[in-house]
Amino acid sequence: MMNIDMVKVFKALSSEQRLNIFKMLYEWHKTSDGSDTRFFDEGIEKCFTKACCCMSLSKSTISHHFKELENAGLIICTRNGQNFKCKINMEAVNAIRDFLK
Amino acid sequence: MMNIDMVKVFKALSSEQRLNIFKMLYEWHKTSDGSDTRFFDEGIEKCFTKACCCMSLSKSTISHHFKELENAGLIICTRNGQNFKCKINMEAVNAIRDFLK
DNA sequence: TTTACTGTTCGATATTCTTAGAACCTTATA
DNA sequence: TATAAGGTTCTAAGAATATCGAACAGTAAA
Repeated sequence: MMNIDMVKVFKALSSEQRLNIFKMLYEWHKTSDGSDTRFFDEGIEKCFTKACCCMSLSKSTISHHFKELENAGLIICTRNGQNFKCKINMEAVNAIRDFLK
Repeated sequence: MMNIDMVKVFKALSSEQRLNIFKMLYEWHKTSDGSDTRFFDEGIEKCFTKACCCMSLSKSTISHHFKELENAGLIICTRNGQNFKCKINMEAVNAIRDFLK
């Protein structure tokens, strides 16, 4: 259980590009029914590559944006060699929901 | 019914100071039971003055922050002479809730 | 009418953010 | 081993933000 800083969370979502990345991940997260092969305990596979494909930004910029989302606690990324996986951290999502209770 | 831009909304909440202002207003909003004399249809009275009192920022800066929150659609302000009132716009709050459905 | 109170607007400065490209590292493939 | 693929880190430039103080405008009070 990590401690969620709301300023960081909102800041992470306050850029159009990062919001797009988050939305993409969140949609995948929501449509997951547990049987989807894109999903694993550790997260969605190849999301960095996918983000690079559908956004016209350099990979260094996209890497930076993933880190910002990660740093805010909105996503959790795991890196294993060429294996970049990432998943939504529901703790942060719930922190926003609670904030607006 | 206004159209809510999520990037603007998150950007408005992404500054510590603005988030404090919003939290203050939102708490008042939540604790309102309809009989509280601080509340009116048009909003909470004297919130600019109150914000000035409890935040160590210049009034020009605070004015700017209110405008940002207003521009994002998070709050609705009415100005009548010396009467500055302001209230939470639940449309924007619900837009965030829907975003995280 | 003179003075105080409430806010807004303008101009300036310092800081933060977004972004790209180059160099780099690690792992996979030919 | 040489090359490609997937990401990261560093550096630098331009854009956007946050902030203040001063000047201002409208309203209320003395």
